[in-house]
Amino acid sequence: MLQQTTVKAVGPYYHRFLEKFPTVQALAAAERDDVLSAWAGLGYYSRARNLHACAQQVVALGGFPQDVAGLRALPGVGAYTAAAIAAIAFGVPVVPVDGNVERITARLFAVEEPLPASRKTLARLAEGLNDSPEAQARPSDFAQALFDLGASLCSPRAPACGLCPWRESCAAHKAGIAATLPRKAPKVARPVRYGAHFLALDAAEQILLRKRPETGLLAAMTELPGTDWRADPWPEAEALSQAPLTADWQACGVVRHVFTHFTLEVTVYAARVRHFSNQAAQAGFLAPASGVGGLALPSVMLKCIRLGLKAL
DNA sequence: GACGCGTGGGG
DNA sequence: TCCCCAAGCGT
Repeated sequence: MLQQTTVKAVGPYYHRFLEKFPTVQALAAAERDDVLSAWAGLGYYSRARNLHACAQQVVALGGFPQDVAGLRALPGVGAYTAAAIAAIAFGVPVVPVDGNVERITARLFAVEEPLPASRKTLARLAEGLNDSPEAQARPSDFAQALFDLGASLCSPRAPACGLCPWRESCAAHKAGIAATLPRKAPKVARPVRYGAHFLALDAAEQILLRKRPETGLLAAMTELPGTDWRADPWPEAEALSQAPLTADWQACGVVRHVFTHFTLEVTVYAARVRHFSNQAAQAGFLAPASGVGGLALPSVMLKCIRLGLKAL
């Protein structure tokens, strides 16, 4: 959960998740849709699919691998996570290199080459950070101390070098460039894409939903029926031609949502219907408008549903 | 190595 | 409002 996600955002999800899936066996035995719904809102949903597959693999293996190579072979476990688990759970003296450790290392050694080109160099330099007997003796504490140093003192914008225990040996501090490291390659502009989604509410207060494809963006998550997300806006008539059913559609506003690599603007159309025809219902599935909480709805769709319901 | 993959908070 | 960033991974 903590991959690219803040501790604060993860907290409630983590506790709910462990309550629902208390053991690796319970997680392995769970339905994938239940895992996805427990993850809904947290983002990067491949993590949920990988974690589920990972649990099944661990159960099949009869337990957790306890070395870096074995952990690295599990779904969703890359170089960082393998090292973190090995150090924290199994006491293997390795240094997990996450964003914090990259930043600390770039400053300690004044690495001026920008990320991501410098990644290999930083990883190699970070390997030696635990050279001391004290660090070797306490791999878990050393890893977590590095994270905390990065999160508190050696922070991205305004590092508190005056309070840093490694101040004396920090090349970037000595050169007066700590706050400018690590350098990063320029970002590419984030394009805007446009879509339209449809919220239909029947007399029994049910809404029509459907499941997204198994691969790609928001894979296997739930959504309102709608158009593709494309570079050009959808004129109303063209959008309505793709509505899941004929109804008195009302445009009720635009949801703006930022993804990693594009911004999405969704025009939400809403309508009341007496009942869903079999044909309409066959295109997806029905769910009570009030009980949307247990579904695998990404945040962008939650926003669309709220906007649509407010207009009805 | 580059790109696809979410979301929310802070400055 | 906009940009940056967060205990990265898989293809």
